[in-house]
Amino acid sequence: MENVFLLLEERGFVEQVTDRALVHDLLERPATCYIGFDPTAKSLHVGSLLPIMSLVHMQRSGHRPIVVIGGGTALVGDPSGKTEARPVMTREEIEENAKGIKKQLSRFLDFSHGRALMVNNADWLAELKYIDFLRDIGRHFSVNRMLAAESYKLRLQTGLSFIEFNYMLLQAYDFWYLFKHYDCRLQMGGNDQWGNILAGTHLIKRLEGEVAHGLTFPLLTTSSGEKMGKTHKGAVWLDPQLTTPYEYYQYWINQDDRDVERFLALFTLLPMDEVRRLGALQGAELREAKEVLAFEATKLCHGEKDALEAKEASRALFGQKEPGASGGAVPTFRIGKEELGKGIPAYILFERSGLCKTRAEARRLIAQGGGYLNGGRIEAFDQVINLRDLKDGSLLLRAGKKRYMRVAVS
RNA sequence: GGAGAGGUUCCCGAGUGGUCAAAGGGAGCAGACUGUAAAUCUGCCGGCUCAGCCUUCGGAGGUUCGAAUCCUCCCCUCUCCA
Repeated sequence: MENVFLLLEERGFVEQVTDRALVHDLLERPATCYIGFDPTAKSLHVGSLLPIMSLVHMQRSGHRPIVVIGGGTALVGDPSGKTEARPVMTREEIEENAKGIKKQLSRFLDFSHGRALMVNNADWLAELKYIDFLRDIGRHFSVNRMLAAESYKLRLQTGLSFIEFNYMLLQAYDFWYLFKHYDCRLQMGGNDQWGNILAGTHLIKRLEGEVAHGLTFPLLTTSSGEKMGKTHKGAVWLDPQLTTPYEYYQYWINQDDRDVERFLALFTLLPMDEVRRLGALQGAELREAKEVLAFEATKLCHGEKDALEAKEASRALFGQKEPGASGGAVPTFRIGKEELGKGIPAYILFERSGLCKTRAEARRLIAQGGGYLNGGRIEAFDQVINLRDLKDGSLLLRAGKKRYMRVAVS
C-alpha cells in the first residue's frame, strides 16, 4: 500500500512537517496520530472537514487516529490565529457538544474495536496540580521562545491574558500524555497550530528523550479569499438538522471553478487520476466535475441515499424544465390550509418560510425582482398568495437564482 | 495605582448640537450577463402594521425645543509609567 504520507502530500493536505523523511518512515508501519477538535459547538462544520478527511485517510491506511476533544482546553481558550479571546464555556455545554461531535465523526471514522479513539483532554488536564505542573512541565518552556511564536505575536498587539498564554503548555501536555499512554507520535492540525504542535514534540523530547512529529494542513480559503464554509446563512454544518443534505450539496456545487480540483482531492476519496481528469474540464463542462464533488462530499457526510436525493432535487430545480419540485430533499415549509385560504401577502410568506430573515428583506427581494412563485416572477411585494396558486398541492418559492422553498399545505 | 488614547450600524472606518438610520470601503443580497462559476455593470443593504412610525452610535443619568455629537458617573480595550 502506498505510504499515506505521500498520499496526503499528493492530495494537498500537507503544509508543514517536522521532518519529511522521519514522518514518512513512521507511517510505513501502523502508527497512532491525533488531532484536537474544539467542542465549541454541538456540530462540526465544513471548516473541520480537512482534518477529518486526513484522519479518514490515516485509518484507511491502517493507522489509528485519535480524536481529542478539547474539553479541558476549551475551558481556557486558544489564542492562536484569533484576534480576541474566546468566551469561556461551561462543562455541561462542552459535554453536550462532545456527544454531537462523536456522532458526526462516526460517519467518517470507524470507532469500533479501538480502530479509532476519542478522548477528552479534560480527563487528564482537570486533575493537574498547579505546583506539580509548573515544576514538571513549566520548567521546560522558555517564555522568550513562546513570545516569538507567530500565534502569540498577533495577540501581543491586542492583549493576551495569562490564562490563554498557558494554552500552549496544555496542548503540549496533551501530546505528551497521548505519547505516554497510546504511543502516539504524530500530531496533526491546522497551520495555526504549528507552534502548539512543536511545543508538544519539544516536551516529549525533553521528558522522554524520544522524537515525535507534527504535520499541519494548509489554512483553507476559497479562491475568492473567503474562509471555507461560510454562506449568507452562516456556517455550513455537518449536522443534517442544521444544514440539510440538500443545502450541503448546494454548498459544494456552488464552489468557484478554480477550487474544484483542489477540493476534489481534499474532500472526496476519488483516485487522483479521476480528480485530475475532472479538474481539467473546461468551461461549462466543469459543472460535471462540480456535480461529482457535491455528490461525493455529500455522500461522505450524509450517506449515499441522501446524496442521491440531493442530486436529484438539484437537477429537477436547476434543470431545463421549470420545476415540478418532486424530490423530497428540497426544504419544505408547512402552512395551515385555513391560513393560506385567507390569502397571505408574498413578502410575509417569504419571511415566514425562512427564505428571508425579515419582512423588510423580503420586500426588497421581491421589489428587486428576486422573488418567484412556481417559476414566475412575483410583481408586487404584497401580492396575495392563496389556494389558487397551489400546483400539485404545493407552492414553490424561489429567492434569487438558487434558493428554493417548497410550501406545503397541512 | 498614575498619565494618555479609544469604544459608531456584520467588519474596517468617517462623523463633534439639527440637513444622521449616520460618509466611504469591504462583506452580503438582488437584477443584467452566464454555466447553480468568476469578472463586470446597476440597484439594495436596522426594523415595522412602510409617503409614516419605532429602535440604534459601550452602559446609566443629565443639559437642550433638539444629542452619536455637550456634562456627570460607571464599564471595557489599548499604549506608556509603577
